[in-house]
Amino acid sequence: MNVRDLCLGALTFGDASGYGLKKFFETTFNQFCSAGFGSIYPALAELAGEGLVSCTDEAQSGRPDRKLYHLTAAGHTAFVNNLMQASPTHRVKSDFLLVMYFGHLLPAGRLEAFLDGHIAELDRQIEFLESYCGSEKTSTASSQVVRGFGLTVMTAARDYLRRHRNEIISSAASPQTTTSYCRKTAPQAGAQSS
Amino acid sequence: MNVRDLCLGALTFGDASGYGLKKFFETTFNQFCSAGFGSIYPALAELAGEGLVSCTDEAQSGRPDRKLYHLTAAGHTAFVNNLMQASPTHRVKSDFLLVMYFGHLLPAGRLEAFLDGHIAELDRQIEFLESYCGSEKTSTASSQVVRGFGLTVMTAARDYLRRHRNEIISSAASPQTTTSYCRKTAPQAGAQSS
DNA sequence: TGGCCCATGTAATCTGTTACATGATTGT
DNA sequence: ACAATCATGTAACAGATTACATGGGCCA
Repeated sequence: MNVRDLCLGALTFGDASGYGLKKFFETTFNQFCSAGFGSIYPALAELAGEGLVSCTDEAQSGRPDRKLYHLTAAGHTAFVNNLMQASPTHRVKSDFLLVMYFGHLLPAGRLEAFLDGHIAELDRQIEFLESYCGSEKTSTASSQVVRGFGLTVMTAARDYLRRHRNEIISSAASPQTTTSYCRKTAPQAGAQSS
Repeated sequence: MNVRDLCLGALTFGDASGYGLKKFFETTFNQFCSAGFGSIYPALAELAGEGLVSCTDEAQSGRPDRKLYHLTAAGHTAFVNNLMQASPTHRVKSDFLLVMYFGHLLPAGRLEAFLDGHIAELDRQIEFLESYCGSEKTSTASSQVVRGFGLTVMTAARDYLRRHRNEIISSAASPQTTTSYCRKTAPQAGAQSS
C-alpha cells in the first residue's frame, strides 16, 4: 500500500485534484498514513498513464486551474484487488518512545518538555477526531469504526502518560550525573552522529 | 533518529555484534522501531570510522567469528546529544486501518480474516510484552514505563476491535454488490496497480 | 538430508522527503 | 504589505528494504 493506492482509495469518494488529495490525507487518513506533494503528483501521473484514473483540466474563477482526477472502472477494480491482497501491517515508528526509553540519560527538564509536548499533541489529535465528521460521502460505518479506534487508542495513550508523568520525570538523569560525565570524559569536539 | 542512533542507544546497555543488535531491536525496541541487516552493518561501519564505536574481532567456539562493537565516550555523548535534539515524532503507518476504512468495498469473509488476524497479532504482542522482562541492564524505570505504555495501548486497541467485531463485519460489501460491480463494468484484464 | 540458527556483508531497488521553481488570489 | 491558501510540478537526496552471496554448526 503506497501513495498510488492511497490516491485510488481517496478517489473512490469522488473526483479530486492532487492538492485536494493532500488535504484529504491530512484530515481523513491522518491517523494511519501521510503523503507529500512530491509523491502524490508523480503517482497521479503514473496512474493516469496506466488508465486507472482519468484527468480533466478545469479552469476555476479566482483560483489557479487544476487537474481533476477521476477513478476509472479499471482503477476501482485495481484498488479493490490491492486491498484484498494487502498484508495488513501496522507499525509504529516513534522517536518519542525511544527518547522515553533513554529517559535515564536526559536531564529532568528536557524529559518533562518531551513528555508534555507529546501529551499536548495527543490532546490536539483527540480534539480533532472528536470534532471532525468528514463529508457525507466519507461518513461510512467503516470510517466511523476507524475514527473510534483512533479515539480509543490515543485516549488510552494520553491517560497512561498523564498517570505516570511524575514517575517518568523522576527517572531522569540526576543533574550531577549529567555534569560529571561531561567533565570526566572530555568528549572530542565534532563527535556527532546523524 | 535513524539506524545509527538506534545502534548507539542499544550499545549503551553493553557491547554487541551486528547480529546481536538486530535481535535486540526485535525484542526490546520492537514496539517503536525496526532495522534490518542491510542498514545495521553499514551503520556500524560508519560509526566505527567516526570513532563513536570501537570494534573487536572475537573468535567463538562452535560459532562463526563475530565483531563486538563497544560504545566509546565520544559515542555516548553524541548519542545523548542526538536524543536531546531529537524531534520526538510518533507516527503510525497502518495498512490494517486503511483496509478497515475501505471495509465497505470488501467481502465480509476477507474483512473478517483481516480483523481476526490483527486481533491475534495484538494478542501475540501483548503476551510477549507481559512475559518479556529484558536483562538486568535494560530493566530501568524508563524501560518499564515504555513497556507499560505499549501494554496499555495495545490492550485498548485489541479490546476496541473485539467489542466492535460484529459491527465491522456487518459493514462489509454485500455479496451482490461485489458480484454485480464486476459484471456491469467488465474491467480490463491486466489493470493492476503496485 | 534438510532446515534453522549463528554471522557478515554488498548491491540494486524502492519509496518517500525536502528543496526548489512559479504564480494568482484572498484575508488581515 | 504580508501571510496564507490554492495549485502543479521537478530534481536531488536520504533512508531503508530486498535480494544476493557465503559458510559452519546443530538438531531432527
